[in-house]
Amino acid sequence: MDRVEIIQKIRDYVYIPDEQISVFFDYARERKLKKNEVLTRQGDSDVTIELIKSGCLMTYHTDDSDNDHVIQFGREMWWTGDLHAFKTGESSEYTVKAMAPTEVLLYSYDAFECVLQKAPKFETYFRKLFQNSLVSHQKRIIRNISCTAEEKYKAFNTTHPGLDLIVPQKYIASYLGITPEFLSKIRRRMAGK
Amino acid sequence: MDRVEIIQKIRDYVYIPDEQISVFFDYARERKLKKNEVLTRQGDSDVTIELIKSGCLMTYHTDDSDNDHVIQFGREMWWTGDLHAFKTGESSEYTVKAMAPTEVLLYSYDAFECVLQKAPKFETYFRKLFQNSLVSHQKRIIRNISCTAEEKYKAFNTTHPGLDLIVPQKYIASYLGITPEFLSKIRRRMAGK
DNA sequence: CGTCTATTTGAATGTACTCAAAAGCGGTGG
DNA sequence: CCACCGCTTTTGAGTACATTCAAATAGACG
Repeated sequence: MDRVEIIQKIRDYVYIPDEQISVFFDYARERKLKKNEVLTRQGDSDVTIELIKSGCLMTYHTDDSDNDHVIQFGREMWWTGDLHAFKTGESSEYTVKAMAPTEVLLYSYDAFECVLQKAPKFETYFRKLFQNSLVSHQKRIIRNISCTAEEKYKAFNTTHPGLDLIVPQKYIASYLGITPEFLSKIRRRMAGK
Repeated sequence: MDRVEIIQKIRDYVYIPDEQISVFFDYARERKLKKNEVLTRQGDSDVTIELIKSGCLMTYHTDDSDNDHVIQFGREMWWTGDLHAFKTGESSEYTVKAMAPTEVLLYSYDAFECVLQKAPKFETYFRKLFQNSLVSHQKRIIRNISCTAEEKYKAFNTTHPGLDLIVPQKYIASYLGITPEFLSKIRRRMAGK
């Protein structure tokens, strides 16, 4: 994803004139991550949000019993980060880790606010972005409460095509809310058809 | 929730000057619902979104096998409606029903767009609103995949205090993704302590 | 008071989990 | 290039959590 492609994707949401687009890039920090490198660790302060230019980031939460729960797999043109901590200034609830070599644009809270202030069209962009994200979160909730593990796994494969090639199965199991052992059994059952 | 209180709640998110606030109310349609009255039926077109002034609205989806899945319980100052259908113009995936006498402010897609255009500060309001909503949806997902039914029920009671007095138990079970029979058993177990 | 719906209860069943052990796989160093 | 190490995946047995189905009880409303 180069600059031109990013601009195009942003303009799919809302038309933003060049000078406001420039502001968006001016306030970004760039960062490259190797596979398995951690971008944000749970407990870190000064939380940022990130736009993924390329690669894949996994966001997960580690609970009191030391179990990991995968919240999101982000790919090109996805945003990641702990929105709650970002807003409140609290420390991050999540760890963000690269599942492949990854490049991101990174915004501190101050940088983000500056972009919105100097380039107000981005309010519309983010409003629509969050609105869409909300819709997909709702769908995920419905699936979680109404589908069997096998159905959830199938749905995952259609919403995240090709991710099984990048991400270890145990993390996909975690994302689906099932044990890695059980996912393995599901796959065997599905293969035998 | 009268007009003054609503304005105050909106201004908790972002300061909006009086003239823009007026636009917000000018484009709203008001509607009162009796208990059990349906505001939107699954399959309806010309979908709206609603701000609840008072009362309680339940949003649910009926699947192909005729099972209901409760997505949301909305109360004072919550927004409801099928955001996806609202945006795309498709027919509603959800039914919205009053669980108690309810008053709402109601926006068609066109009215909503007019508000945003004439009162651009509302872009910020909705951006922050959706942002917060996203955070709570994420938390709900984590609970769904990592908690037992009993833990989910306890969490529900703290996030939705007093709702058990208004809403039949079977709908709460549906919201939690468990059967009404099992919720009944959980409650017995919890009472016996 | 009677009807309709919601809730409770119990028994049988199924789905997914835990624990433990074996097999597979990828990277690293000799 | 191969052998080894660590981590992931598979497999199986036993178990726990939650469901289904059926029937009884309790509550709400006209």
